[in-house]
Amino acid sequence: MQKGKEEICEITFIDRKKVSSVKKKMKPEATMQSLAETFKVLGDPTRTKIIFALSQEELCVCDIANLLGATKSAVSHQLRILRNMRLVKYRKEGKMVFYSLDDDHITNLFSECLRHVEEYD
Amino acid sequence: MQKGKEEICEITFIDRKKVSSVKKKMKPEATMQSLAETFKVLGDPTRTKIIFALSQEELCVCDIANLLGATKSAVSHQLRILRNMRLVKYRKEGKMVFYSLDDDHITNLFSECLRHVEEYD
DNA sequence: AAAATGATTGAACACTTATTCAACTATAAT
DNA sequence: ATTATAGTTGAATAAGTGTTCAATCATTTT
Repeated sequence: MQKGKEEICEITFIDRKKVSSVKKKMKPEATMQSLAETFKVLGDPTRTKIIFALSQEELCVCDIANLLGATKSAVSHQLRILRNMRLVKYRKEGKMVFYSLDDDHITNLFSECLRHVEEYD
Repeated sequence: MQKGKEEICEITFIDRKKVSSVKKKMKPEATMQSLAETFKVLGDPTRTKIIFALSQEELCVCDIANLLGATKSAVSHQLRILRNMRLVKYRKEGKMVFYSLDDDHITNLFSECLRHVEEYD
């Protein structure tokens, strides 16, 4: 077992040049976390559907719940997450609350991924 | 409480025109699931970093583990998930296994999201 | 053949998370 | 004011997930 290692793991063979080259290109930890978090928020079927629906029309919670076949509560919980991530915004009109997308980037991201998914099988 | 409802939830007020209009535009359930699943796979920091690293260079498991400061085991587990989703491919060379990206779409998706993340705060 | 090593795997564990249920708020209608 | 309803919220529960640890496989080296 050769000497000279770092980090947590018991690594014994590394292409140091390659690794340090890639290491330089790596984004900061915080950026990576944000990146992962953004994908994660989009990575739940209920939220995926909500965002797709809102990309078509401004909708109230009831409409969304009806559209997805989910309870208002479940939808509301998910909307809160999307709100916290600033992916959706809302507008109150009497008793009702209308939601719409707050971020054009997401629409692009979405259609890009949709293209990917629809292409393969 | 007015009559005429469908689905699971106790919905009493819906803009039926809007809802059915959006319903028509909705993608099939399977498509939505794939979409969500794809985002989900990208939505873990370890996998995010692996994919970013592989977008720069072909790397073996040890190199990736060293780069991320994770154990080989943890990396291997995540690589299996990425393999199953056909996001990475591998090449054996002796004892070592070299991984690389298997999908150009993901790179686009990735840089699109990165642009989004780096733009806001 | 035996030892060493890169990599994979399964089980266990701690942690996260999505939905449900019930209670609650706020607005509108009677 | 009372009732009804759109929506939110917190707690509880069940399901899912990432890492670690130990064992194992596969290939190379001695």
